[in-house]
Amino acid sequence: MLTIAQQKTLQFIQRFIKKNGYAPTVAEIATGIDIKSRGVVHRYIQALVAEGLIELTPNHHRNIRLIEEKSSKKIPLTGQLSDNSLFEKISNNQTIDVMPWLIGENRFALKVEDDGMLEEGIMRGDLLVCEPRDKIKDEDMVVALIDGKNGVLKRYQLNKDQTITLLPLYSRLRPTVYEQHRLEILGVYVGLIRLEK
Amino acid sequence: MLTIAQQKTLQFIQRFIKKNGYAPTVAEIATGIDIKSRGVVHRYIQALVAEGLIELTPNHHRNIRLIEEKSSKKIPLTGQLSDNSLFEKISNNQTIDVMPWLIGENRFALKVEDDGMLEEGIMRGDLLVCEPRDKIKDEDMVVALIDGKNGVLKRYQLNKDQTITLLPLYSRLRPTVYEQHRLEILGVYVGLIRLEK
DNA sequence: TAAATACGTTCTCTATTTGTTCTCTGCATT
DNA sequence: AATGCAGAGAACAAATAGAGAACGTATTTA
Repeated sequence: MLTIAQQKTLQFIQRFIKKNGYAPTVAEIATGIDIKSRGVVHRYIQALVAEGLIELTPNHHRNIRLIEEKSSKKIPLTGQLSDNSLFEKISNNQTIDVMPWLIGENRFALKVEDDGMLEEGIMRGDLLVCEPRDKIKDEDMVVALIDGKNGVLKRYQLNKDQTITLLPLYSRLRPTVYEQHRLEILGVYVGLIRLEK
Repeated sequence: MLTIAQQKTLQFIQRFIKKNGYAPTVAEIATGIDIKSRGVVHRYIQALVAEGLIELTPNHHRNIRLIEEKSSKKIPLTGQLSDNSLFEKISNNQTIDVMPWLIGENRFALKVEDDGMLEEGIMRGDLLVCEPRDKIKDEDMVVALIDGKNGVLKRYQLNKDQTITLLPLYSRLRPTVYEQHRLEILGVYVGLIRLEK
């Protein structure tokens, strides 16, 4: 069980490493969490080690390493995706734990609610992790909402006449062409999570 | 574990080689990272050699070579996985580009060569990214080699009598129990890559 | 080909940074 | 009164960063 100061320490370390690519020194942590004594910070670090959240390499500077599995984060679960029924937004602030490599700014997850994409290796119950993006490039895999109703994961392609072709990902299903106004691109596909039942 | 100065040195070397096609001299590195002593640079170079990031050919000028696998976004493709045919090692140093979040120390990829795990959502052609690990925990998803022949992706469980049960990942297939000596755990499952065809 | 220079390498020396350990002081809760 | 947390700050050994000299071998130049 972490104290508040220890949590602040951990968060600072995580942000620092994410930003700089290397770990902070004890002194940097101290100024970062607004404390003057390095000794105090060192105590917090020891607590984090005891909790298994970080590891230290002895006799090195900037020797803190994060234990990834422990500090896994959450992203919001915002909707249910389905090829043949209505897209449904989930509003109850549900979140899911994801592996650290799927974490990213503003990312969210959508739950697949039918087997409509089974041929493409996407099963009912899978969670699609997406990232909202301003400009979609050709060949991007996107989660698109058709007429505000049916959500699908397809490959995006902008045609010369400004219509959009949605291609199936892997299988030999037919591509479909849509007018731009019929589509809402919810986000770019980042990864797939298959939860244990 | 690299210090900041060592990281700067490595980055300079990488950029220099990318730009010029040949390695920098010690003096060029020195001015590049803004220090005056060649001896100091040489220490940093030795550290990079110790980390396996670069190699030196003795008695030559501009004698630094980058070890690619270590410093790029590639991981080696080391084998072909199959449920009903022989496991096959790939030895030709092939590498694959992977998303940054799949990169990790010593990780490697195995190609799935049949549809034996289709029920579990793993298709022929998928690449399984794995990480070798010393101690496997119960419930870990592992790539296991049975009798040195058949490779499978299963969930690991150590029984009280020291046998090992391999559980299917998601579907309702039967679990199988093995004596420890029949199994070789190639690595822990990290992620799945489905390449476009 | 011989001399001059460039280069990698080894060594010593100095200064600063950094992790770590200790002790001491408030302060709140029990 | 006792305990535990938060914090300050001193002290120390080791790690890190850097300068610079010296030397033998490559490479280039005259």
